[in-house]
Amino acid sequence: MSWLDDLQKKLPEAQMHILNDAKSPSGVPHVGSLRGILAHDAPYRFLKEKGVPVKYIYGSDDYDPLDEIPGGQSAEVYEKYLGVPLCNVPAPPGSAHKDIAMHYISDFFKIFEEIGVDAEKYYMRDIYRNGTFNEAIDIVLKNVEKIRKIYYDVSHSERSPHWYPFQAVCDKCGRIGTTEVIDYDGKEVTYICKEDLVKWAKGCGHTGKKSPFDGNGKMPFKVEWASKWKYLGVTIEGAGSDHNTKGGSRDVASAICSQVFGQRPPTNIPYSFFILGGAKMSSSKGIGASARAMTNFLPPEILRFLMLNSKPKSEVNFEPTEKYIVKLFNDFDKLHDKVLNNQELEEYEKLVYELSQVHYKEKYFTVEFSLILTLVQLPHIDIYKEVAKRKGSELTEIEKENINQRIKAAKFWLENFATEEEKMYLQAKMPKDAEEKLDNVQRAFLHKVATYIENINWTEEDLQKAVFAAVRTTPIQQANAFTAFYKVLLNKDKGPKAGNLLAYLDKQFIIERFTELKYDNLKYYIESATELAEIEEWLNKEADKISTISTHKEIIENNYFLDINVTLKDEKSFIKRLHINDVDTEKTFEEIRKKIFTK
RNA sequence: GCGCCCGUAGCUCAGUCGGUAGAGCAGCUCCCUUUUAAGGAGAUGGUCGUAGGUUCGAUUCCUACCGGGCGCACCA
Repeated sequence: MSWLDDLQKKLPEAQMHILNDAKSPSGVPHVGSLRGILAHDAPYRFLKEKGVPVKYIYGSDDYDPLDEIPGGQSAEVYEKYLGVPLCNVPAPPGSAHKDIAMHYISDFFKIFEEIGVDAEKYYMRDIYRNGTFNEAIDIVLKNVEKIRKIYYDVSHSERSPHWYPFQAVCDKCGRIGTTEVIDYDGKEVTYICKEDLVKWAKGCGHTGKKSPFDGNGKMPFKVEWASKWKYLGVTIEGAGSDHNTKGGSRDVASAICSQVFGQRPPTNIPYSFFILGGAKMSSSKGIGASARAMTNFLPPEILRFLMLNSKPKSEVNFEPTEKYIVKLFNDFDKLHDKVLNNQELEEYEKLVYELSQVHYKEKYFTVEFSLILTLVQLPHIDIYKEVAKRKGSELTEIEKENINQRIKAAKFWLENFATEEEKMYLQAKMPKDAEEKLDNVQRAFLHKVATYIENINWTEEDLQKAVFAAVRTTPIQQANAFTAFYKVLLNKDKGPKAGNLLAYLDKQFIIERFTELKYDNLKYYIESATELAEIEEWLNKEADKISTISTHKEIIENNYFLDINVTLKDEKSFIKRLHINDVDTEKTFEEIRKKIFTK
């Protein structure tokens, strides 16, 4: 059982269900609008899948007045348009569109295509102008007392005694936000374009009389909302928590819908906001929180997954941290991999996965986002080749496209959200952390790598081999060796494949960096020595594979060490080290040698 | 003031119509090694915010309270 099943149960009988959502195109749409789009798209797809006749319509509320200077636009240019219907406000210079409403909404509608939302678009300017709302306007004007009472009863908001639920477009100045209707004779309204009706716009003072129909004006938001439900036949419409509060606009519209139009209000889908790093993303705060920025960042199926993986009523608390983003991709990939491997999905997993899909119908291989994030930061790396290697075969076009999207996401994240610490930087100087934390064995290991790579071909493969050879011939734990390796180069404990990393760096630089940290030779020998028993155990285990064994005696400041050099049949060499404290050292050496060679 | 959401393992969270709790990451123990932003195996870890109530049985339903987040109360 999902929230969608619950929703379906609540639906009234209808020949065709119509889902509606709308946006006022008064600025760059903020990312939160995507939640609304998908909160409607989910039931749309769900019902369609179940064979229920259903349509999803999405409106541009472009007959709303401009009520603030759009973010990023010049106040000088737009101040005089405050109060004017958005569809009559000119677009910013350079725009491909005539009016500002189209300017903003057209890119927003493009996003619909990108994230696979199949909604039928409509524009309020058309709805008003073509007379769809004429009947509603007449009813509303005649029921002014009833509506006034609803406003008061539901939201405790008192309208002036002259108030009518309608705003005419002023014949003189073209504003709609500043006019107050004072009379309706059944055919025409009398209005005054007031200077002080609202704080954000100034009317021209004109008094006029005109028909309220065919685009001559609009109903206020809450009344208009109810009219949409009635005259566009809306049966399902959600709303964000800003409208959904008790006594809020949704309640007012519902009351008008049922009491004035005699129609059951649509089934609600209450949804919460999409929050960025703990703060509501607002359109006025600019591009950073825009829907466009988010779609430029996340691949469409990830974005859908992000919005649909939780119930609509719970907030999505998006954080652009590495941990959060990587987990987001991984959570999606987990479902994706289950499908790829023909594993059974839980019912809700299946639902979420299907709702997240955009257009891929066939199976495709994908790689962890964290790997892409690493590879993107290494120049000269053929990411497609690396992915193909992991897949084990050539990449399909879909897979290449998928990787492209992930590369784009990784780059976007690195540019916009990554902290300096999260970025992988080649350290210009020896990191302090390396100086403080690396022990003598680790330092000695780095020196050894330096000698090993001095005279080899500077290729990924040879470098990789050389690093591992150095690991084996230093009595060191492999994990410690690699920690040292990444620490001096990147100031991190882990990193990309050693050979890859070295291959694109300068040899001289590497050698200097690896030999920069000095170490105490005696301490190195002492710290890297192991117990005889341990060595014996190891030799026993590898006995079948051993090709040759030799030993080397080392005396440092009266400390005796025995290096046991073992070469396996596959030509890998290992060095194990023994620290000998016995009184009769020479004798002990001989005994141990005998012991070892007899194996 | 009113409304909604959340409070579950160290961290981030699942737990979708009641049957004494799960995942990922981190930590721990081992294994693997020219696959180190890797893989594999295992153990550990929670009086499910608090207090009541309904029930044979509550993380789940109800009530109150505490703590956190968001929204509304003018306009959309």
